[in-house]
Formats: sequence, C-alpha cells, structure tokens
Amino acid sequence: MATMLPVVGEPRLDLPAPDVADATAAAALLADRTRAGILRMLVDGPHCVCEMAAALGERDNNVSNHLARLRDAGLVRAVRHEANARFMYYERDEPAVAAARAALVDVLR
Amino acid sequence: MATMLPVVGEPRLDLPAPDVADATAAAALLADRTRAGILRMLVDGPHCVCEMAAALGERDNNVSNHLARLRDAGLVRAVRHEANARFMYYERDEPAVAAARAALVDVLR
DNA sequence: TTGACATATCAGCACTCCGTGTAATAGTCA
DNA sequence: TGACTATTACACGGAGTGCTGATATGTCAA
Repeated sequence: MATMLPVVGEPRLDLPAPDVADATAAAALLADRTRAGILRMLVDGPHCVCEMAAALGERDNNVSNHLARLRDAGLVRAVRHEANARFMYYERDEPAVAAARAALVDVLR
Repeated sequence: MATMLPVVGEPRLDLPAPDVADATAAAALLADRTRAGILRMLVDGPHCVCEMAAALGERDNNVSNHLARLRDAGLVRAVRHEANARFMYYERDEPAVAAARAALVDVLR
C-alpha cells in the first residue's frame, strides 16, 4: 500500500478541530488497570466487589472507589443480591457501554 | 430486561484476573485531547504537524511531542512530503490501529 | 551562504491521579 | 440490640504526565 500524500504543497491551516470529548472521557476510565479489569470481568456477568478485588489483587476499598468512578460515568450499576443481601453486585449498563465503545471506535475507525 | 444475578449465594474468590494490558496502553494514549484529536484527524488522511496544531489550537512542539508518543506506540508513521520536503506528514499505521481498537473493544465488548 | 520556516528534542515545573491507611457509615444476620 | 461484614469517605505521599521555553536539526528560497 503506497503512502498517499496530498498533492498540494501547501498545508491547510483552516481545518476544523475534531470533537473527541466523549472518546477521551471513556479512554480516561479505561486507562487504569483496575477499572479496565472491572469492566472486562463484568462482560461475563455481574460480580460483587469482593470477587473483583480478589481477582485483581486489589483492596476492597480501592476497587469500590473505582466502581464509584464507573458508576458516576453511568457505565455500571449496583444491585443487591436477593438471596444473600450482604453482597452488592455490579453489572454493566449496556447502552452506556455501547456509547463509550462507539466514541472510542470513532477515533480509531 | 431483568437483572441476572448468580443463584449461588457465595461469592467466588478464585476468579482469574483478566489481561487488560493492551487495552490500558491504548486507552492511555487516547485519554489525551490532543492525541485523540490527532488520531481522529488522521482518519481522513495524512496531515502535517502545522495543520494539526492549527486545528487543535496547540503549539507545534506540543503536537510534535504527542506525535512522538503515538509514533513510539507504532500507531502513526512520519513521511516527508515529496514536493515540499519542509513538511512532515503523518499517517496512521492501520494494523496497529486495528489492534488497539480490538484491545479496547474486548473490554467494552 | 544566509535567513526564514517546519519540525524535533529536552529539561523543568505544575498538576493530576492512583494506591494506601484510617475512619466512618450502612446493611445484614443471629 | 449487638456483632459482623461490606462499602464509602477523606487526606496524604509518590509517581506519572502535559505544557512550556530553549535549543538543535533539516529544508527551502533569495
């Protein structure tokens, strides 16, 4: 595949700035190992904090902190377990996840 | 859509840690407004540093700095313009971009 | 060759953010 | 109610990162 450079010799200095606000916001959330691990684990279904903390080798309060970030962004949701109500299970918000994915893919199209 | 929680009452503390190294690396690059803007602009074709700096409202050396980061990651490539060799044009490395996209989508599947 | 232009590199500073430790709160179970 | 567990809140210390200004490299034109 040959490199296709513009034939015009002069750069265009009037190009519009692309809107990447949604993409950078989503990327900032994914840029952390713990948060990315949480989201990846939740692909397979809901998990409680202690499960994810154990799998990721992080402390509960730390994982809970990152979950709060993801919750504020609307990517995950907390649901209390019915049979054993001590545990708070987290699950993804599918529309929000799809929107974040679309924003990222738009930059890496 | 009903929430599907595990029927077992006890959490599983032996779950494996997901591998998200590639996703976090890609996300860290996209988490910056300038870098994300660069990558988004390069979707439409190659651009030189001054073009992107003008569009993004950033200084040339700053944009050049971020381009170096993207270059080190293998996402972009620098090509000197043939007719006007003062200008360094940047273009995306498609396979690398596809790999980054795949790593991110794996987390937000 | 000289000067102007485009890009690259680097050190320094300021700022943000993560992980930790501690404490406090909330909820459940006996 | 009281004990226990899970979750949240907050401040601190350290690491990482972006922006800047100065400087170096390379190209074109006069």
